[in-house]
Amino acid sequence: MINYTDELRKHNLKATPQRLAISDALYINGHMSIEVLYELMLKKFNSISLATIYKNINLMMENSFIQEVKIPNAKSVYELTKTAHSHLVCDSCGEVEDITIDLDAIIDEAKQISSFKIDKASLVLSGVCKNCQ
Amino acid sequence: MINYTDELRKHNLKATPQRLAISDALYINGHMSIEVLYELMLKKFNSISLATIYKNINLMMENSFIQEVKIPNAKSVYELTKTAHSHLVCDSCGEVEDITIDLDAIIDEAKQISSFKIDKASLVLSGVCKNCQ
DNA sequence: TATTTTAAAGATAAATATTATCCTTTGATA
DNA sequence: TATCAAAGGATAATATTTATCTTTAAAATA
Ligand SMILES: [Mn+2]
Ligand SMILES: [Mn+2]
Ligand SMILES: [Zn+2]
Ligand SMILES: [Zn+2]
Repeated sequence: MINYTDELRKHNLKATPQRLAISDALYINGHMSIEVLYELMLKKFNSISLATIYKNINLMMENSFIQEVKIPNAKSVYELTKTAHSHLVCDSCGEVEDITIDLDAIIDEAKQISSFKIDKASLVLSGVCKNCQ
Repeated sequence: MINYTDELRKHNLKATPQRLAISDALYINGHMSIEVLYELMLKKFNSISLATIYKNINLMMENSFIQEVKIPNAKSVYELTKTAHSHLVCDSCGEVEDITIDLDAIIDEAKQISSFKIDKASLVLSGVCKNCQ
């Protein structure tokens, strides 16, 4: 169990017990939706407000402490910010897994065939996970 | 202006004036959000219900007549289903543009380094469009 | 073409999801 | 320890999406 006090402060976020618990939950579970996170936090803080979850998720995103991952045909999930990576999603069970693939070639190609100045690539691969096959 | 009557029927959708107008709007504008589509449809049908927009978007998605495109930090947009392609999004003006890039190599790599059975890839590239540079 | 059937439209209520507000509590700093 | 800005909790307000019910109309068919 990592102590996220310093990490939160680096992102200009006060290290409250609620935020430490959210950080910890994301560290342990990897990717979580708002509702799942809320349910989990309720077990730790029996009177935590859903508004606290939303306010923190929004603030943490603004400060780049966490990131949103938008998934086809499913609710968004959130994760602690880490080095750029892509995602694998299981259409059967909804499991979201990290995968690191070098997208530089793709980005270069896109730069050549378009007139955009490109600086970010978001890739989500869908399929069936090991467990559901 | 294309007549989408047959195309709608192929997807088991009755060709109502509202649906023809939605199809036409998507054909002309490429990618549209729910609210923008609703505003536009109101000009054509001054009493169209927002529920009609939602019901049609949902039904058209179920029948694969249209597709949803989830965009980082923005609302989803919808487009007529066409051959698989990726998207470019302008962080400045929100413009969404199609771009065709071969993702087979990426998908193959993902198959090798993961245990997923992968069948779909969704790529969104973010940056600044020509106009906003 | 007239009739019948069934799905879709419109109006609107209901349900969900998200944000704002207000007051109390607390983390950070000195 | 005292101060203060920020965060939490409770809850109201908005926003978004879906459900329900009645009317209308598209499509099938006689
Ligand atoms: Mn991830
Ligand atoms: Mn497109
Ligand atoms: Zn699975
Ligand atoms: Zn632009």
